[in-house]
Amino acid sequence: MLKLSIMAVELKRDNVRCELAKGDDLGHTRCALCGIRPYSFCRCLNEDELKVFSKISSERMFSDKQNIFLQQEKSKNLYNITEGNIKIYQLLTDGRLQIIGFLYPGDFFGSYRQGKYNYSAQAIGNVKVCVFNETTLNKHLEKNPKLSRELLNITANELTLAQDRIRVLGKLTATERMANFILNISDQRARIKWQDNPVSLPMNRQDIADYLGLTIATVSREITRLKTSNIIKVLSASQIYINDRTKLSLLCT
Amino acid sequence: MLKLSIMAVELKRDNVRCELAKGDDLGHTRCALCGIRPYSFCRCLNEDELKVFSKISSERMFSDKQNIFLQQEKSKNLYNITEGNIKIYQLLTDGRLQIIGFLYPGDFFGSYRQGKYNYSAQAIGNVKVCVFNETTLNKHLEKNPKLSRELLNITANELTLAQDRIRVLGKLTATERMANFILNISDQRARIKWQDNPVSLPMNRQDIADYLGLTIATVSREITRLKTSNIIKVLSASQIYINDRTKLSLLCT
DNA sequence: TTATACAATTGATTTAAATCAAATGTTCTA
DNA sequence: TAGAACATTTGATTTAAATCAATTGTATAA
Repeated sequence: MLKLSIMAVELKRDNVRCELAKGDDLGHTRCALCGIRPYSFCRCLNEDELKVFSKISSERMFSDKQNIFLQQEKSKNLYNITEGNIKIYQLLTDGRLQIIGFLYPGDFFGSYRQGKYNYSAQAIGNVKVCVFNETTLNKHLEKNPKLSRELLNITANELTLAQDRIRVLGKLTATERMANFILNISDQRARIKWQDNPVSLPMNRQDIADYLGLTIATVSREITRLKTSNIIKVLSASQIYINDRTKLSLLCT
Repeated sequence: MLKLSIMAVELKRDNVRCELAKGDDLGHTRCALCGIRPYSFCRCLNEDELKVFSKISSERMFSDKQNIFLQQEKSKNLYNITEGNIKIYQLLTDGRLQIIGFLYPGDFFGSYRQGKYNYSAQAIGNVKVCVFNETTLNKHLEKNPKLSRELLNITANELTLAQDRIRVLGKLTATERMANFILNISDQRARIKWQDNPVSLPMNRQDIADYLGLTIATVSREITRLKTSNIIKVLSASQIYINDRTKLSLLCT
């Protein structure tokens, strides 16, 4: 018991170190030239275009629970996360809420074409985003095939993830969903060069429930179950250490 | 009882008329120049490109339950449906199956970039598809911003639909899913200029269940419930007449 | 037409997850 | 440092949908 608690502190400190280091490590999502704009985008631009983009894209900050936009609003911007996490969600008329996705630094959200936003976006903790005006972006897309192609790749990746989520929500049990969720978060963190074990969950239990199509009670019970079977250690409510990745993978079918 | 049965015959005949007419009406998804290639694509091409596309794109036919490709396969083609319906699905290791989507004429599926297919695709009834080779298509995408943009629009639409399905599978009850499903099919048919009431369901109950994350028993019971409350008439297993669209909409939340 | 195979419906029962509610843990403020 | 406010866990019970199983309906072929 004591040993675990000491371990938790060590891991936590290690995690903090990693989280601090991550700022420096965000180069792969930020453009080396401008600092705030995403690299994948800037890579597609020539110098003149880059100048225009320096004008049309700007950085904005949001704090916990602040909405970046709402579903019914006329769409105006495409966003790229440079720091923090956001959740995108849809609200039903009776107040039920479905979280479509949790997004990480480097992820895009919003819209690049006229219409309404397809979901609402809300900050989880402090967030920095890079904003691209829809209209201006569109002018560039028409002329610049590299940029179109880049955005096409981004959208296609999102589609793959969405289709994966359809499988999870349509067929998996609560246990399987939870296992899948923890592994996904770990993989996601590895992808952006963050410490992938233990994983910190920036969202609360209600968010996890709304994401997995479950209730907080079930989410809590499933975490307890994984803990009891020694597959994970719960360092704190928001810090999960994966003890046995193989067993966790087996639970995802 | 007798009256309903006569009505059913009339509606059926009317439906057949409409289904026959649809063949002529497919112009909006087919290119006026080539007949088999999708219009939206060809609209983006100049004459030279169109010639190349005439070489790289070809029409293929599939019959009921034939697989067009499987999930684990190395991706080779992007497909466009010119006739019939297909289902795209993911298979779990233990045999559970989740249908990601039912596709209609005009819809695209498959892949346009190297990798593996993200789902399997199977014909529902007789199907004609227009095939685009991935590699060749990619060469054009790099040069032709209109084409990239068109494919971007197509992919973005698919993403919107997928995110909608996440909401349905995550939060809606069986009744709501069923109501949503029938309305969606009706809207989808309207979109491609087919008769939107009654709607014919090309897929069987098992497919509907695997699409909605339910079982055939539940699907059947929900249909019976909608029938009993006079919201729909069940003309045959695969022919649903929407009696009260307003009530059906209200059930979708 | 009748037999056969298959698809869909319906009934009885079970079960996984929801709901309701209390207890425990954590964080923030005065 | 207490205590208020909130988040999480856990327990007891209910419920929506699954499961299991039988029946009915609908095509297809002999």
